[in-house]
Amino acid sequence: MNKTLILVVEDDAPVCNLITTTLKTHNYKYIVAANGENAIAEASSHNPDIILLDLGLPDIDGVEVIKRIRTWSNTPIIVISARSEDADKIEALDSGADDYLTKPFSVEELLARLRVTQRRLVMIQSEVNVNQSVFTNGKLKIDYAAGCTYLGENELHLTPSEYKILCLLAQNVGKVLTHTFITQNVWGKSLENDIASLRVFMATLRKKIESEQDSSQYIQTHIGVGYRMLKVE
Amino acid sequence: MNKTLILVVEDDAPVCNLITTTLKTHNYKYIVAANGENAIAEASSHNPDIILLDLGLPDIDGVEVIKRIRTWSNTPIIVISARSEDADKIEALDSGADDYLTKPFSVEELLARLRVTQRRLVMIQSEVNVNQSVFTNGKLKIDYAAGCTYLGENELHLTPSEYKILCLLAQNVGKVLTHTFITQNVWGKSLENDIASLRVFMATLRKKIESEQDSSQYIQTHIGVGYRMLKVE
DNA sequence: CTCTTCTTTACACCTTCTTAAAATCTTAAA
DNA sequence: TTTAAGATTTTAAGAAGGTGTAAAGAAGAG
Repeated sequence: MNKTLILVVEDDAPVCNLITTTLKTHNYKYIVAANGENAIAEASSHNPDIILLDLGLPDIDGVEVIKRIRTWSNTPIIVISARSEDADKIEALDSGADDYLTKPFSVEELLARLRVTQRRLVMIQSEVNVNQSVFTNGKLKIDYAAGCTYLGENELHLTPSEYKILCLLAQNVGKVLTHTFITQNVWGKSLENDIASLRVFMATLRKKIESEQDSSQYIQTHIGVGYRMLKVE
Repeated sequence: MNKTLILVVEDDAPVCNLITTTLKTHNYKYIVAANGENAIAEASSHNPDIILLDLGLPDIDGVEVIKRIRTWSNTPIIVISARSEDADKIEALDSGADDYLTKPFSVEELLARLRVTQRRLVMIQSEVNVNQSVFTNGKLKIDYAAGCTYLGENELHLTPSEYKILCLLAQNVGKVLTHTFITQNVWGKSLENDIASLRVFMATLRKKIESEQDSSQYIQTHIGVGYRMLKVE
C-alpha cells in the first residue's frame, strides 16, 4: 500500500515543523498549507488521505475551512486547536471534523489518532463484513464473543495463534489471503521467515479442523500466494 | 432510519445514569452493561451501532474488552475513562477504540462525538457495494478481491503468473498489449528472452480458458506485436 | 520445574517456470 | 501457386522454487 498523504494546515512555523518532522519519521508523506485558502486549494488539488487542521488561521476561520472542504470531500479532518472550550469543539465536530485535539497536544496521541483514522480508511476500502458474533461454515463454528471453536458438537482446542489465523480466514471466506497479509494481521510484523511458521500453523490447524472422517476441505493452498477458506455447503 | 442503538458499558451507577438520561433525551436507544463479560455478551447479542466503554471495569480490563470485541466486530467504540495518561489513550486507540474521552467529560462533547460517529456510519453504508471489483467477459469471470477466476460455474486453477497475465489482459480488454508491456508488468523486467516464456504462458492460459467446447476466443495474437483480450458477447 | 505454545530446521515431495527443439502458421516475394 | 523466412504454438524435460510434515530446540506461562 502507498504511503498515506497528510495535508498539514498550520500557520505557526514551530508547531508546523514539529508535526512535519514527526510525520516524516513515521513514514507519512505530507504537504503543508499555512492559511485557509491554500488549505482548500491543496485539499482540492492533491486529494490527501487525511487533513490535520489548525483552527487559528490568518485568513479564514478554521471552521469555515472545514465546511468548504466538506462541500465536496469526505477526507477525514483532525482538528488541532488552541481553543479548548466545549463550544469550539462541538462547532468544529458538527461542521464536519472527525476529531479534535487541543494544544498543547501529545505527539504520541496525535500519531495514535492518525492510526485510528488510517485503520478506518482501510476498513472502508476492504469493506470487511464482519458483524455476526458466531460464524458457521459446514461443521465449523466460531463463537467470537466466547472465543471458542467447534467442529460439529466437539469443541476444538486451538492455541492463540491458530485461533487468530482461523478467525482471519473465516472473516474472509472465499478470499485468498496472502502470506504477508496473514502474518501481518496475526503477528503485526511480516518478516520473511515467518512464512515457515505460518506453514506449520496451517498444518496443525488443518489437522484439527479436517481430522474427522468428515474430511471436508476447509483450507485451500494457493501456491506462491497464500491460503483461503472455502465456503462449504 | 431507525434509532441508533448504543451499548453503554459503565459500572459506576451515577455516571451511567447521566449518560443514559442524556441518550434518552436525544432520541437514542441504549442498552447497559456493568462489567466486561456482560459488555461482550451484549455486544454479541444485540449488535449495537456504537459502544460507549468505560475502561475501569470490575472484572476484565477495558482494553481487553476492546480487543475481544474487535475479533468479530468493527462497531465504533468510544472510550470514556478516568485515566488521562497518554499511554492509556494510545493503548486503547491502538487496540481498536475509535475515540477517547477523559472524565470528567462534557455531555455536549460526548453528543458531538456521537454525531461524528453516526455520520461516519451513514457514510460507510452508502459507500458499501461500490467496490464490486469483479470482471466478467462472456463466461470468464475474475474476482480481484478474492483472487479467483471462473469459467462459467467452474473455478479455474491459475498459477500466479497466469493470473497476473490474465488480469493485465482483462484490465485492457480490446487493447493490444505488446510483449514487452506484458513482461514488464508481470516480471518487472523485460529481457528479450522472456518473450519465449510469455508464449508458453499464453498457450497454457488459452488451454485453460478456451478448453471447453464453448471455444469462445478470448485471446487474440497480433503477430510481431503482442496479444489482446477480445470483448465477447 | 513442567507444560504448552511457538519457532526453527531439515527433507521429501510437488508445482511452477524456463528453456530448447520441433511443428505449425503467417506473410510476402517470385 | 509455390517457396522461404520469420513468427508463433506446442511439447517435453530439467531447473528452480514453494509446500507439508516431523521433530527438536526456544520461549513463555503457571
